[in-house]
Amino acid sequence: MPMKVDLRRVITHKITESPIRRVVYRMSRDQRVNDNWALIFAQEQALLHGCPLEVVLTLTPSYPMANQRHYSFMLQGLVEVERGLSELNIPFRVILNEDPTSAFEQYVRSNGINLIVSDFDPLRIKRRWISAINQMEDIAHYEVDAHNIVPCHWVSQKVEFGAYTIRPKVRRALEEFLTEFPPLKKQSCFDRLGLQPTSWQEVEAGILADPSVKPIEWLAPGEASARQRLSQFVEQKLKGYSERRNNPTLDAQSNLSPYLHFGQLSAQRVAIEVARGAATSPDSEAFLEELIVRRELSDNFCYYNPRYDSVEGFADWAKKDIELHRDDPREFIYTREDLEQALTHDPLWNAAQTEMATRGKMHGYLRMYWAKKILEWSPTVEEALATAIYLNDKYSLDGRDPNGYAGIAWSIGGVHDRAWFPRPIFGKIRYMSYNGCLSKFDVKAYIAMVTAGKTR
DNA sequence: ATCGGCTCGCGCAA
DNA sequence: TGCGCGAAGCCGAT
Repeated sequence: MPMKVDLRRVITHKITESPIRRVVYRMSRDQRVNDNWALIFAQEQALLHGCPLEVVLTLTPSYPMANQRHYSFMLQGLVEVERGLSELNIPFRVILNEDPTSAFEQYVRSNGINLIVSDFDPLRIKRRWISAINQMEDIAHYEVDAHNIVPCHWVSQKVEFGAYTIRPKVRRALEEFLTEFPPLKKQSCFDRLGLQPTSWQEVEAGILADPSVKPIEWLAPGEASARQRLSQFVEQKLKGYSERRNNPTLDAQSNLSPYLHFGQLSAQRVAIEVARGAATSPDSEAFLEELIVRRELSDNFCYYNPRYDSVEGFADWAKKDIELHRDDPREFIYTREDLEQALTHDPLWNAAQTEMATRGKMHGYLRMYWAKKILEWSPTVEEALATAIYLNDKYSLDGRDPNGYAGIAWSIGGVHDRAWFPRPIFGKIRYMSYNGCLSKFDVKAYIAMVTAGKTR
């Protein structure tokens, strides 16, 4: 029987000589039942060894910076995951523990599990989970990139310098990796495990999420809503996307990034639908460039550069310039609190910050302007970087994501960008100005939309 | 409205 | 070794 999952998508960390008794997919980055290569691979292994499969997800009650906005979106998605898995007779368990590594190990040990499938995530915290599992004795461990279309570890083995260096590698590989997903099978040997429904009330009660950042109302969580948004985007918004996407007064963006971040939607599914919905056009090209090349580049940046969220991770030429301009006078200096409260002299920046704080999302074009101004108005580049990451991780639904770290490093640290005409504070890091925004879109209209709570 | 200069370094052709 | 060119720019000249 041919394997369903391309083995180039799989990192084999450990194998065991012992017969496989029980298989677990530790779901983390890819919180969905459909279109999930890690789940497909785990089921394939279970069938191969004739043993049962279950899905386990660990939650940390006081995960750093996580608040009600994030937990609400995630937990509603997970309720749907459990329902979908139960239709396939696949048990789903949530382990709520302050120390997810030990709690997961204990669960594995006490239940005789000896094959673990992890989903791929380039961020440090997840790399530590992976190493911890690799320390366990007599366990088979596989890691599957279920998030990218072309697997991150396979497409490149080094830090890529820019989009232009990774683009040809990704494009060349797309033909082989952009395939339809095989269906999951209904599990027959689950009765040895039994389906125990999660008490979601208990989970919610056990989580100590910051209640000051409220859940958002305008985007419904979960796989089904994600698929609805996707069809709506392909049918209604793809046409004209390349012209309209950088104008924050238009409702031109896909708004799929929260779903992609929590893994409620697969980028591969998005690409399949976009390719199916329209012939190749500047619109689909522009969208797929963002969806595929830029996302693959962000994962590459974080995976091969563990300093992705500090100044040491910046481009070498930019680091030199930062030292050169460290003592440049700043015309405006704001504290983190000023910025968080959107209390600057710049009404456009305040509006962008307010949009993020209230709606959990900032328009893609303004994210760059927003981050660059934080550099311009902070006493040091280190503080600017920390503040930009703090605010994005706290308020954006798609915070704590490689895209966010790469985007901020692009804005503040020249990562994946080129040098430009030097100027104070920024050195040769690309500058963006209020006047530039004036010439590109109706700034007043955008501010009015945010004030009225009507941005999309 | 459009254009050129600004600037760095990778990747590839030679 | 030389050369082309790059996520979203800026600014001043024409």
